[in-house]
Amino acid sequence: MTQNPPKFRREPAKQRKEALVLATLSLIAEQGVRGATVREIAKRANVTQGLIRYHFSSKEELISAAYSHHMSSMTDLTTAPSAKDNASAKSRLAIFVASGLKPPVCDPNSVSLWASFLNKVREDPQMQQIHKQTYFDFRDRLEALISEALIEAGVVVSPQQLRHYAIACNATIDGLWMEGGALPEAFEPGELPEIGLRSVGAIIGLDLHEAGEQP
Amino acid sequence: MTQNPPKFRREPAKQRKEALVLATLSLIAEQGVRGATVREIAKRANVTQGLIRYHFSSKEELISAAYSHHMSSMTDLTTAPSAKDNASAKSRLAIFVASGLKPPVCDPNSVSLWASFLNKVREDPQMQQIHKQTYFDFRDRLEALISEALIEAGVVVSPQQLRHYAIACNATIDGLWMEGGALPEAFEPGELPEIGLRSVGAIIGLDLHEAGEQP
DNA sequence: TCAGTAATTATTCAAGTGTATAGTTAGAAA
DNA sequence: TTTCTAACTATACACTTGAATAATTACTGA
Repeated sequence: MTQNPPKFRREPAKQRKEALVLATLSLIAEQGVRGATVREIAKRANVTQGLIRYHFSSKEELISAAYSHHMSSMTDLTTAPSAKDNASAKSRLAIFVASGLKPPVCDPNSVSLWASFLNKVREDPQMQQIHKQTYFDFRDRLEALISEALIEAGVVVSPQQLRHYAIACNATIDGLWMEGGALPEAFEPGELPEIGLRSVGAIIGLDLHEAGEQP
Repeated sequence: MTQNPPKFRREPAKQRKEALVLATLSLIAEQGVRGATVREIAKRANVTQGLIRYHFSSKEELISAAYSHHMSSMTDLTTAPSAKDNASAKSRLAIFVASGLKPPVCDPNSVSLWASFLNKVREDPQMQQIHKQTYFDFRDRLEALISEALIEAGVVVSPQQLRHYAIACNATIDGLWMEGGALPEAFEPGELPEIGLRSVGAIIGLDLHEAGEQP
């Protein structure tokens, strides 16, 4: 008696959901939101279309999950390299800034993904929530690094001032990141991290340029 | 013999095209790209759907025209207030920066419109062309103002340095603009122009703060 | 080994989309 | 007035989309 091979494989919900999220992300990155249809996502995940509705109550929910995943991943990729405890605060800040302005964080695919999602933020409250949360999460980490670097340098600033620094530096990084991703050929390699270090340094009054050139 | 009233009015192509573009923009601003269907646009412009295809060879072409219109409009709104010839270069730069960071330029609708379009930039070469053109147009104007302000202050910088300044200041303005539009409740009124002036000033080494408080 | 159930497939539906095309009409020109 | 054409309407087509539903199947655990 030959038992015919299984027609599909059952996966735990958590794993399958993540697989679907990853398929969604790669699809959006390649073809934009427009290309990320339920059918196409299912095909890429080697699954039939009905399964998506089984795991996510609607397509919007899947998109939200993908958005959340992508933003966390970018924040992590920017934060991780600066988490070496032995380095000075200034050097950690410099690494943070530079990491956000070179691949894989600063990259056409990433920016394109982000732009695709930004669209839906206005329509969908859940997306708005994720947007707000990831924005403040990123900015708070940056503010903490700035604060440590200033203390280390013996500079005293008011909380208000610190907040303004964080907003400004965040904007500068975001702006450079976005432009680097949306118009890659307009900048030479290494140019954006360099500009980022100089600008953030100028804004908060510290020279980050020396500290930022890490392998 | 009563002659029944005309069923529609003929407009010159140019006017009708602009009306369609404006209908498209208001629709996208309200409901996002997804809501801007051919039928809905036609309805808003008090026209039947077929007319769109008559004036624009495809929907994409209409979208491109709307994108171009919106970006030019934003650049103009940022540039115009700084064009008073009698003011000093520094003051004109300050006004430029501040104008871009308050309404109507810095505004949820504007940002949302921009984000909607950014999506299509990657897919459509024509959109990419418009993106590139409007980006450089804005940045070049900013670079010119920076250059004049530095010369006025007796500061000499290399072309390379000037280019870096323009990229950095542009990124800072864009970043603040975007965040102010995407998360309006996160900033107090007047906070963004103030942060913008301080940051741009810090980056290029001039004190713009004094010069930027215009009515 | 044999339910039981959660994961998965298979199929259908109703609504909406951009596009095409043929016919109609306003309004200038002769 | 009549003619002519660019602007406009009306209608239908071909296709895609997200969602719903019912039927199957892989795996767990008793």
